Amino acid sequence: MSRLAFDAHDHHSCIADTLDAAEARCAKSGLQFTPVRRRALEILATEHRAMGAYDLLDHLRAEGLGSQPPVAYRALDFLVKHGFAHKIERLNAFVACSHPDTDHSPAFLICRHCDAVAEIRARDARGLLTDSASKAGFTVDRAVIEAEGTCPNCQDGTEVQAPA
Amino acid sequence: MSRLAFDAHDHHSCIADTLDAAEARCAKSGLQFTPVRRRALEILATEHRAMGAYDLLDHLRAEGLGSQPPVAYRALDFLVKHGFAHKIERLNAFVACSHPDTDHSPAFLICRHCDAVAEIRARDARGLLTDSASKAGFTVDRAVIEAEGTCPNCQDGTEVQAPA
DNA sequence: CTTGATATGTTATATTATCTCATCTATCAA
DNA sequence: TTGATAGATGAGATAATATAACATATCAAG
Repeated sequence: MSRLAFDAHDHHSCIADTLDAAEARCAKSGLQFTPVRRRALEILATEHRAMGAYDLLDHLRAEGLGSQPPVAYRALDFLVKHGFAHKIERLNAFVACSHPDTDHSPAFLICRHCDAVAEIRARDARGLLTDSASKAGFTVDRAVIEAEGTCPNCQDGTEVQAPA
Repeated sequence: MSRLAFDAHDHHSCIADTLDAAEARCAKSGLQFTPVRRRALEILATEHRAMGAYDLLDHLRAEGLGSQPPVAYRALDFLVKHGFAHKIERLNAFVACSHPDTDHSPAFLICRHCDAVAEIRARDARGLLTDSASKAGFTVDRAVIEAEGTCPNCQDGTEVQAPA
């Protein structure tokens, strides 16, 4: 398994939780959790990193789940729209949501060395942003908060390089 | 003049200030403020909105300052690298910096209705982000902070639509 | 003058994202 | 059961954004 989020964790149950939560919420909200959508989320959760739409498409294509870009983009649109995945604007890439069960204002830590992406909660930072925006008369619908830097695993001299 | 930042202001001196500041800092730091770079910044400052690289290229091309994408991207790389302009990741677009004289951690307010983009200072929000990142052992080099929403001029019923 | 560093010109191509139109499927009302 | 509707998928084409690669030019330092 390559490029986990920063901390070691039980990745099997992490994937299962993500899918279960999505399944449950789709059932509850009358959303169609179709095979492509389900598999797209499963791939994102399994890879546990930011994937480009075409990366995802490669996986889907290999499994006969669609071969053209719109297939991937539609699945991603669905996942992002309903909060099962997020888009990392800085990377033009997508990650499975780490907190699928809750309403949340996500922020991301992007490691420049190993490409790992971790999702953190940004409630306070978003609050400040919303406050200073509202002083300017601006209403915030969505906040993109992404930090680029160095993750704990790459702090040491022996920095992990992204695979070729 | 279309799509200013939210507040009315003396746009002439705003452009002049931007160019003067850039010129001064280039002189001081031994950077080459070449015609393409200067004109690129002037265009960004004049338009006073987020422009795509190809938008900028159209302007440059019309003036005989280069006709191929790398010309625009190189100029933008230079401007962004030295803080004279910023990239809005959410839009894959670029704006002239509004605070060229100071070191700053910028955040952006992006209006969904009229496409105006305002730059605000994000020192506090960035601070919070850096704090919570460092608790995770993550070192922040750069923070992308962009809010999407509705600007004061578009709050009223008669919302300004982006030009066709 | 020549060397090295930086900048520009140009062609081609890579990467990311959307449009369009046809078809299919699920749901629901009549 | 049928038909209507909305949502989802398939497939081809193309748009929009960004970079690679290589040649040439410019300029300051030695």
